Amino acid sequence: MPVHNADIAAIFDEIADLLEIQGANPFRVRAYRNAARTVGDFGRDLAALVNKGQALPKIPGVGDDLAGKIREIATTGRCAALEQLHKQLPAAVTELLRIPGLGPKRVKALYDALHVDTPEALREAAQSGRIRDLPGFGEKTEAHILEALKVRSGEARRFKLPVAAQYAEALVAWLRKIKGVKQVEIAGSYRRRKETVGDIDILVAARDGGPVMERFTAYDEVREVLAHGETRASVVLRSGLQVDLRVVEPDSFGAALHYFTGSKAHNIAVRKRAQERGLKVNEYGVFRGEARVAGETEASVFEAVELPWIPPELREDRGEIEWAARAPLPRLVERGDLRGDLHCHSKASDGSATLKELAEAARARGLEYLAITEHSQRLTVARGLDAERLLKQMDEIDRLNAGLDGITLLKGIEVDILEDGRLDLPDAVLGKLDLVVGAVHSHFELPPARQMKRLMRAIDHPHFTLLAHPTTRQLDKRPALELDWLRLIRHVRERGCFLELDSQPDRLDLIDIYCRMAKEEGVLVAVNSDAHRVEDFGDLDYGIGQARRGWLEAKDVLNARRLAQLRPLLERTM
DNA sequence: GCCGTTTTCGGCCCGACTGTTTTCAGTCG
Repeated sequence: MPVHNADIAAIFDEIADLLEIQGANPFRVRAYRNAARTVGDFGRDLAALVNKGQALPKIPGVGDDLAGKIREIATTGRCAALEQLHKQLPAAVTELLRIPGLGPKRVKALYDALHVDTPEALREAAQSGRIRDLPGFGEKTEAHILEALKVRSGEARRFKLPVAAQYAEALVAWLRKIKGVKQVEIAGSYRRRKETVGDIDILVAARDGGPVMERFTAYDEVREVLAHGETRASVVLRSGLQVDLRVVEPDSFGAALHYFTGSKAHNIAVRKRAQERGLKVNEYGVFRGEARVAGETEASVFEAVELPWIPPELREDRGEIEWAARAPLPRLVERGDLRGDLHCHSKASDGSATLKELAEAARARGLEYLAITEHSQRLTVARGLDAERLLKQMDEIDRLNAGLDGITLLKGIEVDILEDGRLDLPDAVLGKLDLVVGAVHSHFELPPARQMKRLMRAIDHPHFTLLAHPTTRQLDKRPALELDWLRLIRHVRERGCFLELDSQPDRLDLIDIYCRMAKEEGVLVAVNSDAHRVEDFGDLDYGIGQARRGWLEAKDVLNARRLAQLRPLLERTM
């Protein structure tokens, strides 16, 4: 069984859980959690490096001990330290930590006193009224546990950005109308443009929090009020989306916005940096002793810790603080930087618009060029084009371009990469196109080595231009392909090709960490809509969010170039 | 368990809300 970074991260997280339940040194627990996060985010397959006999790269938060455990897990798939812990505590107790309201202390108390080690045993104990008598527990806690067990199945889901946006933007508009409200912002992972969000964090600036809290908890989509204090409240909407609201004084808005935007790891790093300077950062401001030295704006908070303002998309503690401390941060790509779109579908395959409608919609969105890239013949469900239909479409594009003003259609194809790495149309036809977008739409389960060979061969094709939705992942549906991404990205560079970032909110593929890897390796990324309807060009906003999370600047983005600069790049010379 | 322009030991981020408590521990974000 191959060991993935996610597997190593899961083991470290489980060790952290078990240690926490045991009441171990909290900083030791944190060390495992930090390492789990860093390893899980790490772009290169650590087990593959180890098994090839290569040295582990330096990973922040991973010292000699954890590096040894990574090597052990990579080579054996097991971790003796974890197995040792399992001898002391059953593995299933960590499941209890996922139940809202239960933390390590209560889980330990339940296990020690009642031998509760599974959610089922917990339910049984609660139903028979044995929990209420434990020290520190009571009737309400027992009732909450039963309630939490009831909703637990299935509802701890994450929401994709456009779905979350619908609920959040409506609620924000409603909050803005409350008298005395100065400012409302959505913070949290939504503001960081993470591909999915677990909840929505809303921040309100107002002198008096009372009326805001009342209006918020009375919002007609609220199904349940989880907490309701003076300055803070949590609700669950009918959709199942949890919304946390926080009200602060206008003077503290910047500090609170920073605090609630996160990420948690970023905040910890910033507060640590403040501490090193004799400062304290909290959601009310930056303090030197009792005196507040910053907090009205986010920029003032960063300035107080001697940093420039860091865009929310970078705030993941993936090196942005160290970078910002010594050099200017990248000027991240913006939607307005995009000059064109290199991936869309018309009625000819599985889209719903005509070429002309697509062209006009793209132009209305400020684009100068649009590549038409239908599916190829193998994808029969999408009415993929064979050579004959494609040649006809190319003629149609020529005729259309003659009459179009302000936008140019490019001739392309989203050609299937077949199981063996060949492309699904004859070379002679592919050679006539402006660009060839290659994509995997089948055989996702090939062994990694064969999958790799398949993609390398496709990229080797002399007409290949751009690898579409490279990992093929679909949120909630299909995992990313398991590949040696560094090697693949270098191959793409050697062949003079490019990678796509597909902006569909279900895909957002290329993933942020590989965007950054592509940038570091000098491979340009095309942020494309993969539009099937004219409205889909709006998805480019989501693609830009992901590109920004991947540190991309306009210069790193293929379709941020004007058509005249793009054309020579599409000519394969290798 | 990690880490070092206060280095190899002694630190390690901060506050609100809830429930079970008479002053605070546990959980959460």
